[in-house]
Amino acid sequence: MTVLETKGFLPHIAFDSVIFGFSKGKLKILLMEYHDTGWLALPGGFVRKNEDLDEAAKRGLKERTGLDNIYLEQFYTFGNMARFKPEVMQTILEANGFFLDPDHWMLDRFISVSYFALIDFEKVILTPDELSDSIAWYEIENLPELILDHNAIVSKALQTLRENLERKLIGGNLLPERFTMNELQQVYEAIFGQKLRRTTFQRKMLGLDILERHEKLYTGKSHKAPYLYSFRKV
Amino acid sequence: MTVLETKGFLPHIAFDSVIFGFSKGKLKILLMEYHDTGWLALPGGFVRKNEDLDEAAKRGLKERTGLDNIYLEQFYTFGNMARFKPEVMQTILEANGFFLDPDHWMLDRFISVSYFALIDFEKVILTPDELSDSIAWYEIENLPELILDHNAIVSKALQTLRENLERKLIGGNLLPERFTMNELQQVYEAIFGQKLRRTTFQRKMLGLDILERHEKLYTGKSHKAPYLYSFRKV
DNA sequence: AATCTATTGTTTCACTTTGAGACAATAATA
DNA sequence: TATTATTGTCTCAAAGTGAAACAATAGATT
Repeated sequence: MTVLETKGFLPHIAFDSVIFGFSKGKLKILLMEYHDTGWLALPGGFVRKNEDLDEAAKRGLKERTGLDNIYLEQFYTFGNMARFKPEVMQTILEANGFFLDPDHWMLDRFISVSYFALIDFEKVILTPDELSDSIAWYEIENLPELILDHNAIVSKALQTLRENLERKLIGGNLLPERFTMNELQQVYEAIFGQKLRRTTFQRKMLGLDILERHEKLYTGKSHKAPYLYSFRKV
Repeated sequence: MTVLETKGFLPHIAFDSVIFGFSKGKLKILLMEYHDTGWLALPGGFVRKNEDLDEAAKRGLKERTGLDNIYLEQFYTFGNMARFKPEVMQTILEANGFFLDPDHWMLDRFISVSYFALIDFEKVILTPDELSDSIAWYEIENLPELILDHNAIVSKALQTLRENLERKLIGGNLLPERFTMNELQQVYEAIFGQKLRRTTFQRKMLGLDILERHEKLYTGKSHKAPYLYSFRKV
């Protein structure tokens, strides 16, 4: 068991990732389900002693999704005492057959440096970690209860995403390289949780001068075919 | 020496605060100067083992400025390996007559959870810590070189402040309870680093419906007296 | 008391952006 | 050829913004 064998991690410091994906018109995030307990949690991990904090988060993302070169943004560090519940980690570990000293570093207090990632849903190859039965997508608008303060972490991630979406124009990271205007609009609608006006959205997006127009997409449907767009490379 | 006597801190975790004040038309921050070395750094500290992360930052702020109930916002956590330079802390400590084991927790790697604060310049009572000669105001537009990555921390703080200023309407925290429209405009100009149009600024601010108008301020100058305003309490 | 100066609060007007809808284009079907 | 569903563009009114003009006024000057 890698996590328990290795002593090369910084104590007290963890990271958690809110990994957003978009599929079938819905915004979703990845959650891990731990063995037996049925508990759900954000994917996360620890920081190696000689590793940049950001590198640790990238490594964790790579391990769970197989993806490199992802849009990843650190948004908050959670450090309340209320999140210190050693019995939670202890239960998770015991369900996997690990019985630790009460003063083992993994049972001590942690602060969580939290990141959110925006990924292309289709490109992910999901891989659970050693303590989990599964890793799977959950709709953001219908999330189950998560361990510790992970629900609060998701809320803050979504809030930050909403605040940054139009300023940083990062919505395209949830779509494939090429997409229709309607798909892009659906991403925005899923993130903001409300319908947007089609013509206004199109005018605004085209006016930003960040999209490149490509060939039309013929889907076989009996109506005008939409153009495909991509975000202009800087 | 409190810091060295106490073992009750979390290792590897520090906080740093970019404390903004406004005076004579300039945006300023507080910097500590360490004994002998002449090195300058952001005020900061460590987190007690049974203390909320945010509480630690508030405590640090209180210790240096005497102020409670301050606008304080966590904006980023710095955790690169590049910021791990034990010889810096060692030099600072030795200049104060402390000679530590190389494996002392204060000489180990730290990540810095960083906050910025907005305070009323006039209300501050400055108090250096045990390792510092002085704590003093420095103009943001003419900052000296700071230790480690503290210049980068200030940059990110200022960037976050600029991004949040109009959305969160927090500029008033840099002024006394009551202020003139011109003073508020000067705060905005200092933060954005550019002149704003007087009439547009006034119209926008009044249109936001967040200001309460009070009596006029007669300064003795020979021109129309401006109204005093305060931010409407929620 | 009348005039002057500096600054403030408000209004005006052109210009731009936005909300809401109309209209024209078109890919496949009937 | 007409129909349907959807897309891309245009129109027009409403709202917001930049730039400047105008009016008010506290104290100084005459």
